[in-house]
Amino acid sequence: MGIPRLLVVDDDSEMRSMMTQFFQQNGYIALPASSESEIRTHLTSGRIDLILLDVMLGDENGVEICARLRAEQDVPIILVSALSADHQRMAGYEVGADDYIAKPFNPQLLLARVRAVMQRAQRTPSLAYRRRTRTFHFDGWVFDGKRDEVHSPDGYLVSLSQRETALLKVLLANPHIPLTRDEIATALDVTGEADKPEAQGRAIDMLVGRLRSKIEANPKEPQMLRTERGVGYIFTADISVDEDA
Amino acid sequence: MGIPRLLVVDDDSEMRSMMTQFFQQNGYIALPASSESEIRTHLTSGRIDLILLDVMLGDENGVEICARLRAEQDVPIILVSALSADHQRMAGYEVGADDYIAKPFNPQLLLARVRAVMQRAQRTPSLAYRRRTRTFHFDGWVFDGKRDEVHSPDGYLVSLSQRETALLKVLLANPHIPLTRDEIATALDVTGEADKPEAQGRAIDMLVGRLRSKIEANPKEPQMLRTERGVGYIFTADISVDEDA
DNA sequence: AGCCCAAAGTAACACGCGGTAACAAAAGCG
DNA sequence: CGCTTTTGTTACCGCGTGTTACTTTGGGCT
Repeated sequence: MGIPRLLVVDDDSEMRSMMTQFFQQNGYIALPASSESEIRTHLTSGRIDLILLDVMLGDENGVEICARLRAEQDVPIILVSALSADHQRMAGYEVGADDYIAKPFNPQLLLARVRAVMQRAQRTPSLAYRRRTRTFHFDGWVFDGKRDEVHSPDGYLVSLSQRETALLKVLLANPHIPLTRDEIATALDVTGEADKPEAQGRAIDMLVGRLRSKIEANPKEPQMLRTERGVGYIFTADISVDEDA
Repeated sequence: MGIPRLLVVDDDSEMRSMMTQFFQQNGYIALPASSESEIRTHLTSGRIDLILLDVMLGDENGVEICARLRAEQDVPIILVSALSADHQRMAGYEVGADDYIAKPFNPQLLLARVRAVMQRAQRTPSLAYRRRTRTFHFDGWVFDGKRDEVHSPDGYLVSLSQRETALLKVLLANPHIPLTRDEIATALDVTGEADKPEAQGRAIDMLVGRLRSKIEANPKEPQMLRTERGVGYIFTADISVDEDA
């Protein structure tokens, strides 16, 4: 596939050049754009592997642009927003963005996200936002994805709550990537697996703890669902995925 | 089939004429309408191939109109809404719309959607089509649709009440789609299977519980008629339909 | 080393949703 | 008209989930 080609869309020219430079230093080809028409020009004139799309684009709206693009094309899109806790975040996912990141962001985290989204897009070329049910295998565990339960390595059936299932899906979708609490909360709200409007406080910690108590052999010393102090949580395991139709 | 005939329903007269003109320029016959009664007049007085239905219709609600129409007719419906990320999006699908598009929309995209929906309607029977068919098979059960009874997988005859029958029909017409209580209530009131004016309180929960006790092997752990916490109910089963003339 | 403090674990509680039993009202039916 | 059947309402309870508060952990100080 060659060198990945990114399209960086932002109306602030300083931000735009900063980001393109950053990505080029990290081995990507990064092209700048500032409007929907420019995006379309790039899409028709050359290959684009991923679009980083700012939500606030002056008079244009990134979320709506994302929706339009997605209705026509299958190109992966990551929405970028300065508004951290706004409701457009949800709209972004509904509208088909593959991921969502808030400004200001940790550069390394952004890189990880870009890598993750592109890998995912390669594995499953279908529309990213369609709810896919797949079967995951990790460290001897088997997770159906359609049911709120996991099969343990020693053959027992462990039932999960809806929210625990949702969390597990988020983790399996982002293996080896540190996820902040905000990101987890956002993903949970958005995937439709859960319905709480705004996750606050220590809800995520509790959720993690409860999931650990179910799927970690020794919850006190978690092997898969580890915590990254000061950052969030990271899921480390050998994961394989069955696509079931 | 001749020239496709569309019905454009919107309460904003400017929007209405803009859309009808647009479609007529693109080779369609487009008729304007602004209320449920006007829709019905058109449906009875002449062929309509597709309805473009605005969600916000002043005091009327496009989603509910869609539900009512769908309970009676098989005409393809595309819901149009100005609210981009609202929850009615889901409600629209649940209620049986063939597609959903947000205002403001790309005209070319709208045309593409219209074409796609009409092709699909020609190829595959829509949800509403199922509603009119006679005999359903699901997970070994057989439901005649004309009678208030179901044949269990092991050959017993289980009799249902009118309301339970109505609920089962609604569920079978919307498999694998979460239905809110409101939507179920609306559908029950509307389909003529029942005639209660306003469903309130926990009537739907009771109804679901009673149906479960009759058709679920283990009502405590329902396999088919599952609940989606905070949302409503969802029917999951492999359903096939016999159509007896 | 020991100390300090912020971050994470977690027990206990609170709260809301959904299941359901029991009752009440309404509709059939003789 | 009473009796049965269906349908809706109320009340109670359990469970899932978020919050609070306390405890534990760990990393950076002197």
